[in-house]
Amino acid sequence: MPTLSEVARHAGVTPATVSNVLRNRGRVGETTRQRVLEAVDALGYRPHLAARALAEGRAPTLALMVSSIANPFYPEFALAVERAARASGNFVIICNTNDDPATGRAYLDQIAGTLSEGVLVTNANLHFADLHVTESRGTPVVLCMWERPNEPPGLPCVAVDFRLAGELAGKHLLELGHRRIGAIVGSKVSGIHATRYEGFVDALRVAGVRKNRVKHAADTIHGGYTAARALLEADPQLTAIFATNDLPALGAMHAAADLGLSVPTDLSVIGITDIQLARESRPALTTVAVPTVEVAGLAVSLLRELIESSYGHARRGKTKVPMRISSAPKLVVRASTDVPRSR
Amino acid sequence: MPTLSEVARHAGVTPATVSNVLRNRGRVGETTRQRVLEAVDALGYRPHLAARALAEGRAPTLALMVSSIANPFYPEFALAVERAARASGNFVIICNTNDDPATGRAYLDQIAGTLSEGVLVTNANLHFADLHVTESRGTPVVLCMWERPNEPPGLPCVAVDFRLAGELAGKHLLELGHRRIGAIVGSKVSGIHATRYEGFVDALRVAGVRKNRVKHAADTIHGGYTAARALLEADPQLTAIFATNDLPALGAMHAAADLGLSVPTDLSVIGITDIQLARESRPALTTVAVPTVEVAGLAVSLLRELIESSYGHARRGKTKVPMRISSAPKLVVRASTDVPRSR
DNA sequence: ATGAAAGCGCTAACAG
DNA sequence: CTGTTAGCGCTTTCAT
Repeated sequence: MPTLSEVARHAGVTPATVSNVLRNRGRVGETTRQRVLEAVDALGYRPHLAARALAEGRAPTLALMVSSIANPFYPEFALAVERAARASGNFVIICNTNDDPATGRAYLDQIAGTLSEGVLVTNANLHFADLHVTESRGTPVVLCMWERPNEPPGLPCVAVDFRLAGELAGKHLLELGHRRIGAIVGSKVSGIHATRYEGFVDALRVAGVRKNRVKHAADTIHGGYTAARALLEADPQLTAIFATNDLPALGAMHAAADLGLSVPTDLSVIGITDIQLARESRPALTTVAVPTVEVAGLAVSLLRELIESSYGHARRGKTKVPMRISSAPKLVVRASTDVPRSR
Repeated sequence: MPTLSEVARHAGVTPATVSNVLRNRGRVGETTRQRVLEAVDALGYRPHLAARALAEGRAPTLALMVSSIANPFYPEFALAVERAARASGNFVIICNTNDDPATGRAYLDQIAGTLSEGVLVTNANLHFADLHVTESRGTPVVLCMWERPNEPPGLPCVAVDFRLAGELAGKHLLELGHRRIGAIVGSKVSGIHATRYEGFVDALRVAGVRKNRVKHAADTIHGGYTAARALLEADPQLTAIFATNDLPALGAMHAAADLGLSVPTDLSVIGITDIQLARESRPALTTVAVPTVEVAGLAVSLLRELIESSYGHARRGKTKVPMRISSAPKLVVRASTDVPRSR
């Protein structure tokens, strides 16, 4: 691969001039400018990103921490992140923590500040302490989907009002006339879906519906399947099921099918997020959509701001921890919910 | 972030010595060794990956080109690639080409050799010419899922016998007694699924089944849905549908449902690949499994070999283009296929 | 066994 | 406008 100095030699100038031309740093004569440009593509020169980053004192990528890219929500988010990152000149490295804090820490230790100039964190089951460490070493961190806008996490974040999401789901079911509703709380491990469930419960309370059955489950189709079966067996009178995420909601639909219940006639099902599969399931899943693309954009731009303001240092001056709030989740009515069948 | 020389100063030695300690390059006294190690964790030193790569004359990551990480097969593959890459000391950058050759080229131009020391290519709709360019510039490229072991692509690759996959699918349907079978060929754009279809047709021919209906479609659930409807409307007597990929097969199941046909009683459906969704659909999809994890491992190790042998140069010496062959695809019978209902 | 020095490819003052 | 110089953080001969 040709280097800057080779190009310089070829054009009969110095490396500095070539660099100036390439970065449009003005102060370059038009004729040399041309000569340099010719040399550049005569040799097929391409800047060495790692070298450039080193010279500029920054790292060449952004890191995206996810628990597992195989969980269908993350690819969609990752795609949005990659687009936003690329628009601002960064490449992104995907770090699968596999829900293991130690793996997450290993990633952070290795790449934060050396390969990545910033870290984006989704629900990857990381210890906050580890995140604070990398932040204190000067690499900005932003949490991508903080669930409680009213309780800042002490780390820069973009917040999504997930309590509202739960509430909207609950209201939708109530408005259809459901009174006997089961709930599946996904994310058994992290407990992070609690807020969504609270919103749902609030909606019921306001409507004067006292009690509902809850079941915790893994945040997977299978987890939802198992939980839904348990729920339905414990109370065959249930007319609707709310799940804190689309995957378990999809599982609930499968469970219904296996129990001979048809959705939405015999059972309504609603989820949260609006992943692609929600649109593609049969029947299509009613859900509360989270603005994924917007969140990714906000996260990347917040991260870039922190990087450019060398947040790590500013932080010591007691700067407030920044938080961006995404637009509100929105109900998307599809085919999995309907009025309860009178029985 | 502390640097090597700071550690050196702290330990009262020179950077060279620290480097030697860290890389176990022998020739270091035990006492200094200890002192260095202490300094390292007193300061919390971590090597600067970009700087190290630069000094070593290599790039710090591997690039994985995919058309879109949102297509459910890729995340699974990406996860496997990441694991293999990490095991051999690399991080991976995901490059979504969005099926646009220009985007792919832009990625290759920017990162090949400067940020990535090797490139892994899935069906990302890249021009081979572009790949040859990056290869000729010294960055090894390997194709991850070459479909025709007997027709080497002129680029290093790991091949999967997809013709056989199609054949196995066809045979399975035939053995169940199906004679009137529709086929959906996904990947309309790249035409890359032709081989799979050929295998299927071969199986029919051998069995003396002359004709079958084919429909081309996008490699998506929706594409399969549309194609299946068209197929079923054109020939309501069809008792089975073969799709060249799981996603369209899943779509075919939806189509069947919407037409009031139950799977597998009224219609059998089979796909190829065995993505996670195939296990999670209702009914679970019968499919021909491709050894994804194995392929990812082979691809990464082949790529590493090429990198270490500086393949780019060797190549000029007319070296044979290497190809690895994965183990054979295997039929996985689930619930979407059965004997045809006599009607 | 350790140190000195050069250099990876690039950028960024500062001179001229 | 262009060149000179230094240096990013690390590795790697080559001396000592």
